[in-house]
Amino acid sequence: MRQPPRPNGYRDTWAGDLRATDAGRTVRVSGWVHRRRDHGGLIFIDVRDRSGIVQLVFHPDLSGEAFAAAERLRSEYVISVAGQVVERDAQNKNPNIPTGDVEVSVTEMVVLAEAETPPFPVDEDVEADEMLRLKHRAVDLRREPMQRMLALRHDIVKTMRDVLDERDFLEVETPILTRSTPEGARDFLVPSRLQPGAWYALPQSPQLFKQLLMIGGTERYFQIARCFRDEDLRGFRQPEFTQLDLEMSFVDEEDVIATMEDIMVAVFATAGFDVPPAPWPRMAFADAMLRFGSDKPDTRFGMEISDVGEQLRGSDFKVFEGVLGSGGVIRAFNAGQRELSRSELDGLNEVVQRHGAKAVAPIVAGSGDSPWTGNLAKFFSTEQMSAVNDALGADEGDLLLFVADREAIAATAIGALRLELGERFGLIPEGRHDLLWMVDWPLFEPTGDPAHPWTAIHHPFTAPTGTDFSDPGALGSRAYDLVLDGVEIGGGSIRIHDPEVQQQVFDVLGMGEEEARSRFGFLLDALKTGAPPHGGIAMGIDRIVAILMGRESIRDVIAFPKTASGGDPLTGAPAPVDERQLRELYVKSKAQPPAAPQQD
RNA sequence: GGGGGCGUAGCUCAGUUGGUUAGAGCGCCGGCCUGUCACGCCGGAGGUCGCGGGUUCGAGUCCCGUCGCUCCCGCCA
Repeated sequence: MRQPPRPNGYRDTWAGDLRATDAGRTVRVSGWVHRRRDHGGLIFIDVRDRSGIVQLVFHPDLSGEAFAAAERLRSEYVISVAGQVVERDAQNKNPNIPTGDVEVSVTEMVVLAEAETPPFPVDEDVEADEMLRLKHRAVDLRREPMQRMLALRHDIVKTMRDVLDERDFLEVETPILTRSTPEGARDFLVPSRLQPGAWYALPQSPQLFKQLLMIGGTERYFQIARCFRDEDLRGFRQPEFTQLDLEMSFVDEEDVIATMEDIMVAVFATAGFDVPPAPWPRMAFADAMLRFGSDKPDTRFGMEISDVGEQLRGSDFKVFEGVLGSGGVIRAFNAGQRELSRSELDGLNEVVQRHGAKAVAPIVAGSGDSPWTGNLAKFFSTEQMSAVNDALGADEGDLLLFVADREAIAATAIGALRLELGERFGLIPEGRHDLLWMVDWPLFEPTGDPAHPWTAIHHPFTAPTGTDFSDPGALGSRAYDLVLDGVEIGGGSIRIHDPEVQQQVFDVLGMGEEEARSRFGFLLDALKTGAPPHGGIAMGIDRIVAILMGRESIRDVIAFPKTASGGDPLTGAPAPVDERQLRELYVKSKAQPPAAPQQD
């Protein structure tokens, strides 16, 4: 918005761009009535367009007509005014706004639209209920933070496009109406009218299409891709979301990671977001699960977790012995000099219980002959306690927190506890941002279901690090995730380009040749036509913008988001449809659920 | 699917142990006001306390159900 608008009957100047150097100009501006200050014999109106706000002043002796009309103005009326830019007297300047040195002395005004009293004030710092804001999104979007969000989102996407364009990536669109592949998340389905009983699915990602583009010789593809997943929502999860999706041929992990680092460095620079210089550190999955209890570790603060099972093996404490005896683990971290009340300690139990663990064992480090204080000390030898203190770097008075359970549970439960306390103790330094690549993922993880004992950790098209499929659990994957401040903002992998390897993966997943053919035959066929080695990555644009703006929900950075129950308060979607529509689609209508009492 | 929090005026909220006619600020409406910029002053209107049921002499307050919003677990290859 640096160029002035093309002059027309509505305006020739952006309201927010007027400065003292414009004094004397006759201008025409249009916008919304932001605020009115009616002094009886003199009326001030702040008019707002996307560029900002400028003060209009209506003198009765300058134009009685405009003055009379200005008396009737109300908040959010849409007006167009003509007048002279006047530099204000020194004592009347407003240093709080960029246009505060001037005002427009109005000689002519047209009311383009009247407005009902807005449901909430169009102020920067409004704290209106989110439901209300979503219902009246057109009003909400007028607020300056929302305008800033839309602009930042635009700038970020433009930066991504610019960097990729310089590197000969082609932006290609892939289908929104596609085939259901019931791996992974639940699909949104769309009934076919032309083929009764058949259904399209909305894509969870353009994964298979971008691989086909590589086999098709596109070499370098990207897309700002809308993706759909019919799963429960969260602050950082919406049923439809936007990814920067890209794929490259004849590359390995280092090529994809380096490309993405170049893109993201440019993105962070665009947003003025201060991050450590690339290349960013790598962390192995196993390392992250042990030290941080998470596959998206927040490394901005310490309190790292240690395994203390070996130090404590053979104690008289039945709880720990039972866990160790059944192959479980004991994990602990040093929370430092903290005194927690009984009820605060109970609160910690709630945190780990959410993740399936039974309890936290809190211990306060002592000194000398009494390495631990409290009633658990009697179960352990001095050597055991000292060894744990050494492992945790414990000084006298430090609070040590232990969780013992099956490894998967203990790791994530104590990881959640670490995060909770890190936040509660204010350990995350203001302004610090950490980026890291999660690497060395396993290819499969056990499901516990004998019918389908393995599931792909990333997705079934991720290339394995080895060729021996006899022990699927031992295979690594050529996958990588980018983690920013403890949030997964993107992930990708080198893909399988050998049809036989692809079939081996399907076999491990319990998908026989016949089933694989019927579901992914088009991919297997294409792989047999000469597939280049290829790989790629997808970045969550909503999450990136949210973190860059310091928001805790991606709803804040999506123009028209959905609520936690998947509804859109603006349009009322999802909504019932006519019987006739259902008949056309050969969808059998069901009785509507009983009408719920409406809230309003 | 499970668990926690919230729901009072247009908005943001207060409302004591269950007790008379449910309050405040902002906004809105009317009046006054020629240098304000969160203008000021005076006056006024505005409530199905989300909805339904129960306990009670009496419910915004307690209980049950329900709807909505929200956070977490499950889920999200």
